[in-house]
Amino acid sequence: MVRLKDIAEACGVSIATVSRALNGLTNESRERTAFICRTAQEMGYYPNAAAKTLKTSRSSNLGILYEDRMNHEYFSSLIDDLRREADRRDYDLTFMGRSSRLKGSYYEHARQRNLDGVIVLQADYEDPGVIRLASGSIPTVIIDHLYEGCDCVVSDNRASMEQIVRHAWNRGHRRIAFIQGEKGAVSQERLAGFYKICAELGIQVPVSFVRESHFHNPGECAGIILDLLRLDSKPDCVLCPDDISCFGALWQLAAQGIRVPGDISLVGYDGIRMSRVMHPCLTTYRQDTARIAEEVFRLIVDAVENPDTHTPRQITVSGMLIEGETLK
Amino acid sequence: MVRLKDIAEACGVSIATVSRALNGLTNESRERTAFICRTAQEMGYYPNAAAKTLKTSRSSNLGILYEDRMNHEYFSSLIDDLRREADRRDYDLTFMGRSSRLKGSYYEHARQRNLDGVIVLQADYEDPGVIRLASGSIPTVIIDHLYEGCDCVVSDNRASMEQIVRHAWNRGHRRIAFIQGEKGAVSQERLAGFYKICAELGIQVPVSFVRESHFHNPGECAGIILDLLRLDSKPDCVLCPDDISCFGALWQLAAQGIRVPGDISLVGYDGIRMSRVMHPCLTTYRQDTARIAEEVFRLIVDAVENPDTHTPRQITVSGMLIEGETLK
DNA sequence: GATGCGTTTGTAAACGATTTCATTTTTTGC
DNA sequence: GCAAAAAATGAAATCGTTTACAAACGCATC
Repeated sequence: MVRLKDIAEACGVSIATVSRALNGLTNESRERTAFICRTAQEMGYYPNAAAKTLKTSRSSNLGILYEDRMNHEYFSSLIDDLRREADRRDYDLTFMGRSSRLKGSYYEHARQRNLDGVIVLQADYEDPGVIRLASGSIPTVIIDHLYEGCDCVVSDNRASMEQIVRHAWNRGHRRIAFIQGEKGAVSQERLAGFYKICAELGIQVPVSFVRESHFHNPGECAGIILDLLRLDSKPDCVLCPDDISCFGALWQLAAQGIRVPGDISLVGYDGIRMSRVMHPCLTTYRQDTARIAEEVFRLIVDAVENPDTHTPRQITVSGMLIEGETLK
Repeated sequence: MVRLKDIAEACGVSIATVSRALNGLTNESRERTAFICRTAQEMGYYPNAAAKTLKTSRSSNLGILYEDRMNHEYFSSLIDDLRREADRRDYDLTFMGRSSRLKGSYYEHARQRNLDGVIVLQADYEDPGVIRLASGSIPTVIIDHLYEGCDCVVSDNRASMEQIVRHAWNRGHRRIAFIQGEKGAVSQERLAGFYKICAELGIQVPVSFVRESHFHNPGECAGIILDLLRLDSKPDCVLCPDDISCFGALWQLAAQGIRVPGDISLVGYDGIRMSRVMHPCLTTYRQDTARIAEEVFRLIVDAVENPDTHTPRQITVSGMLIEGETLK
């Protein structure tokens, strides 16, 4: 492996000079600098990241905290987009979480690896380890959850419900049911948005029309749909917590001979790729993962590069309604 | 941040002693060793990975080479399972690929980061950078592609076709068409397996029954299905390259009023979660990503820990047929 | 009590980069 | 052509570990 020292010898200069030349810390126009760079190139030099990190305590490496299985296209899309951003800005991405040994010690893990920052994609937000991370001295950006005093990027759950309900209303729906995912910041926001727009439009929402399921649990959502259809006054449109749940509902309804959207309309959430390929394809709401990733990096890079002037911000990214065939 | 030096001072011993005590390189029963470990724990010591790596040139960090978007559940499942294995064995996982700056320089990237090894999930296998990786001195395991002299883990594409065709045959199908994905080792193996079992069972395969599409391209697959149905003698069963393509076909057929499996049977490949939730749910073949991840780590850990005695191996992992509702 | 052996400990040199500070070289102004 | 200012360079310290080697120690044996 080629070291700085080897290049120094080859060029007949000192190690310090080579280091400066390669890092552009001296007058670029000097022909000697150009010569050193060329020689380094020819010798196939790549700086040793460990040595660099040891000296500078910067690693150009960010952690991704993600505890669950990646059982959802929303997350894999997000990771793809984060990867693209990381690449553009010369950062590497390392997985954290799912770790028995370091469970709860995310902060220490990050310190140990000299991570420049951590992106929290999904985690147990009550976990002391996560809280320590969010309030500690390592640049951290939380996605889809709000922490006081920490950089956060969230999708606009509240406004999305407004778009969805308004669309259903335009199509003549007046009896709209809402199945939320498990309790948490996301569900809470969406529910608030749902109530708000219903109130605005003068849509009455019986208590029995708001139900609780879990995200990405098609079976549970399907069961709830059947429940809803047993009510004396049935809904004519049901908003599902996500596309996967919506698929479960579709499947169940098809099995019962109930037509969508003939007998009842359904709306998903997320706009995963699959939802475009199906028949009927879903009316749903797509999260803008590319924008989310962009904002995450804007924040984290600023926090890493300007630790003194950086102040935590909370950024909201909105998505868009996709018209499909499950809402008449 | 706590360093070895701090612990040494706190315990009144030398740095070397602390290092040895923490690494268990001395008689464990010594009470002093226990004392040092306890003190380190209390002081919240975590070793600095960069320093350790610099000295030992081992990083406990593996690269994942993956160029595409993670637009497929097969890959995200695989990554999940790799993550679980990595965790069990105290390795971290870092993304490589999708990188403009290092495009084609995977080997150098790995060297630069002192990666202990690289797992190639998916890549342009003709890329000189990938070839250099596979034939270079860094432990490398390739998934789903065979390289001479390199550790490889592949799913049993050939035998899977045997299971699928035999199943279709048992259900009375005699006119089976096969749509393959883009050319490459995987498609080649599957095609070979398809021809072999057809020959064994005495199934005639007209040239027009073997078609070429691309993986995960539902639209293209749908078009091909329509083509097939325009033939004078139509197939009664079509094997799709993957579940996503199969969804596309289903959608197209539904739009044309053709019933599945009433008018024609379809078979997918991969057994993604979604394929279980749909109506009709797919008859498909599930890859055993957990086993694949296990074998990958068995190989790579051996290569990392026993660089001298390790000899490259090629391991085949088989999956299982899942009966659904798209094959009568 | 000296000798020898085996174990435990400390000293110091790496690992490969960055960076401070002093020194040398070059440039500039007169 | 000379002094002063500016720029480029080199020597050496440093980051936090590991580890070869030497020194010190304990203990039994003679």
